[in-house]
Amino acid sequence: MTIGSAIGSGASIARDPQECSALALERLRAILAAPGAVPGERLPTERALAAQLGIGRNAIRRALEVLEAEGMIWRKQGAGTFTGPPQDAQPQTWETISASPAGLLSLIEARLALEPQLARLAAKRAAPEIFPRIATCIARIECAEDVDSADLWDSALHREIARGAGNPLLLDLFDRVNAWRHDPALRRLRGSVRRKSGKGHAQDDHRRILAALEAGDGAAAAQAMHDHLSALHSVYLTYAQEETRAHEL
Amino acid sequence: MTIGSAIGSGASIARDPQECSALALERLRAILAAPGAVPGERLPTERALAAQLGIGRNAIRRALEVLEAEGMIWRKQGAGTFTGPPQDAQPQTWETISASPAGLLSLIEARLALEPQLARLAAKRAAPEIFPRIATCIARIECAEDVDSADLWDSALHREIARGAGNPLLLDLFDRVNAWRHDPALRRLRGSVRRKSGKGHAQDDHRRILAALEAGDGAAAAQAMHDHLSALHSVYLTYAQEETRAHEL
DNA sequence: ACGGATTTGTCCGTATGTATC
DNA sequence: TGATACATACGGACAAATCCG
Repeated sequence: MTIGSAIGSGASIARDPQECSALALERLRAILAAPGAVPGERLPTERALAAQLGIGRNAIRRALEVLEAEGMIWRKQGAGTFTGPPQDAQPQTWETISASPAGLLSLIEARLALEPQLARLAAKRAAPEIFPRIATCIARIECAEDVDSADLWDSALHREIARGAGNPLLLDLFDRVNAWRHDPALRRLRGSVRRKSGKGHAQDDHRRILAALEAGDGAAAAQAMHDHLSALHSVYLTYAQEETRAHEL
Repeated sequence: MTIGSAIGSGASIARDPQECSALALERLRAILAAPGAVPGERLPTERALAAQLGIGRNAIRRALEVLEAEGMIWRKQGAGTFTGPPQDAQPQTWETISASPAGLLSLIEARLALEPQLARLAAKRAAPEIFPRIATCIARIECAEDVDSADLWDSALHREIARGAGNPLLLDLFDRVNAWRHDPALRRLRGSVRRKSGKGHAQDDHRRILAALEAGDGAAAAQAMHDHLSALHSVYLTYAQEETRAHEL
């Protein structure tokens, strides 16, 4: 923009970016994570990969170096590049665990990592017009008769907070977590948890969060959100333990 | 896995359960966020949406109800469903801001929200074999001569921690953030920041994080990661302020 | 100013799949 | 294991409100 920056970042970089071996790394990870990849298999040659991904060979090499350090692959001069060792603990894909109690725990853990931070940011910079919207969500949860509707409004409440954080990237992360949350298999699991352990007082938690947001108290909002999700976490944890015990019989 | 879970998740799911209005909400959000959507425009009728999305009208209606409460749309009996009011503050898309200092700040803020939590979890449950791998990353950053390589190893270090958290969902979130981080436009911006403000002592931070992880001290790991990213944050913040001041001249 | 057509709002019957006995 | 009861989704029918000719 300014003259200084125009000089600084000169016309040199503007070329087709391709500059980053990070892209190569990302693509290679995708290849390794693909279901078709058996451990021990030989990858294409570096030159073939470079051609296939449309990336320079030294970018490929840098990325392979990282993957080797991670233990995802090993290379031998003259022989080739190989996957393995036998994928440590088979990097569980989401579809694998979504239907199990472990999936439930992973999800709530992810929310526990993310949402208190969102609440903290929202308390600091949210526009006041979100407060009545959140209140509406609480009210709708209250008077919802079917579970689907209640879940939808709960989800809307949490998203309103995420939006209030004012960071489009974080909102995108939240939406991703939220999409997992609505995975059909997980919904069923949550249903059976709900059946066995009653509703809990999530609504009190919601009101506490709203109060903290209105007060603009970031720490309190984060804490309230943490407590809210933590309660869910413990419910799911005891459920998961019961399940595994039942399986051990 | 076990017999119990096989019974639980039976062969029944294969049908199209269509149970969730959450799916409808997701799709409708996508429609509303699409670039072609001008504020005030009329959406298709509920029945048309139901047919288009392959979801029951009831589910559509529930989703529309949420969107109406959010202020994204408004409905009038007999008239139809309309977008607007004029999109409050035009929900900035990532492409819009990625090339600006604001994008840099959003990114570091997202990392600041996520990565300390990852470090905390990793300290508690990471397998010890990640420690030498992290040490390798630190060493490679040390002796990297070009920026691309250093960035790659830095990214690998942070990813190793994310992987150590042992939650596939959180790892996915991290990878998403990491992909943003390697956005070409952002890389250019970071380059000019680096040029103006020197390297900083990121390596000391890295070693502090590693020490906390090895000690299994979750709080310390989170704090160290927070400090590490916070330092970056302040660097970018002053840069962003300088930029805007330069623009004001 | 009137009336037909269209759209949201509301309700109910049916079918399906889940969980319990 | 088989049968019953329950919850939920879907689709159609009708009412109310609006738009347009």
